[in-house]
Amino acid sequence: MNGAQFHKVAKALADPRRFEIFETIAASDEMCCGSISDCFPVSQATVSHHLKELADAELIEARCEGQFKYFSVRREVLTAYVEELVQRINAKPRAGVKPRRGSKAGVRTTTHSRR
Amino acid sequence: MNGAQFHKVAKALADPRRFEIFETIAASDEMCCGSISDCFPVSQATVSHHLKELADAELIEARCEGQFKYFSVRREVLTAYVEELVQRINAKPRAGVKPRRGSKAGVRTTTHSRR
DNA sequence: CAAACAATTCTACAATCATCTAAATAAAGC
DNA sequence: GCTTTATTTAGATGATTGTAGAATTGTTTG
Repeated sequence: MNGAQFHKVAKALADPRRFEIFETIAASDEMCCGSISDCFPVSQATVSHHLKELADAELIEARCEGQFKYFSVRREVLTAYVEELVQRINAKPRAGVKPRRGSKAGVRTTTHSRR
Repeated sequence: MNGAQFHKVAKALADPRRFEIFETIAASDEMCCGSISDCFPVSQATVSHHLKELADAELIEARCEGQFKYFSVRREVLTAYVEELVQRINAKPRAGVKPRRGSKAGVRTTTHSRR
């Protein structure tokens, strides 16, 4: 999983409503936009927007069947995200870095400015 | 891990810069605010803000030593988050729900309004 | 074809948030 | 006590984003 996808997933999981939607799809086999929006006090347009974000992060995929679009969870993508997350953080630290014990570390009289 | 904490963690991990900061702390044993802000083109105040978010999510903790504050990763919290995430999503679905095959599912002539 | 239904796109708005500068708080050393 | 350094807080701003309503596209079925 590349860095861009990694951040898309993190972002997609960050909004409470969107995560609820994600959970709801996961609890069922597959669901269409309308039945999802029945579960929440938000408009169908909002649900559609969240579904797009989730699909963009590849956390869900869609199967078209006539006028319906059935969404389902891509569990392997969530698993890949989780594995990368744990690997990036829980990997053994190169211990003993603990800096700033006499290092002037640059003058920095004024604070930064770039964005 | 309760729901509020769960969402705080998800949110804390969602911002790219904040995640980089988190990764940087994880790569070292512990780091103080100043040496972290040396690694990124943002002001120390911004770093302090991100550290507060991470600490609020309990993803990091601080150890005070004189005028310095050393931050370190709470790996067990990240692990708890990951486990809950996987459990909430990857738990076996109660298969066969697939609704909307003739259900009128409420009239909903107008779209929703509550937030 | 026309009407009804499903989903998305467009546009707009309010809220959130990442970021900055400046000021305040706190500790160390002279 | 004063100065220097480390960090946090306060206030402001620009960007992002969650949301709704309207318009649009696409599909099914009288």
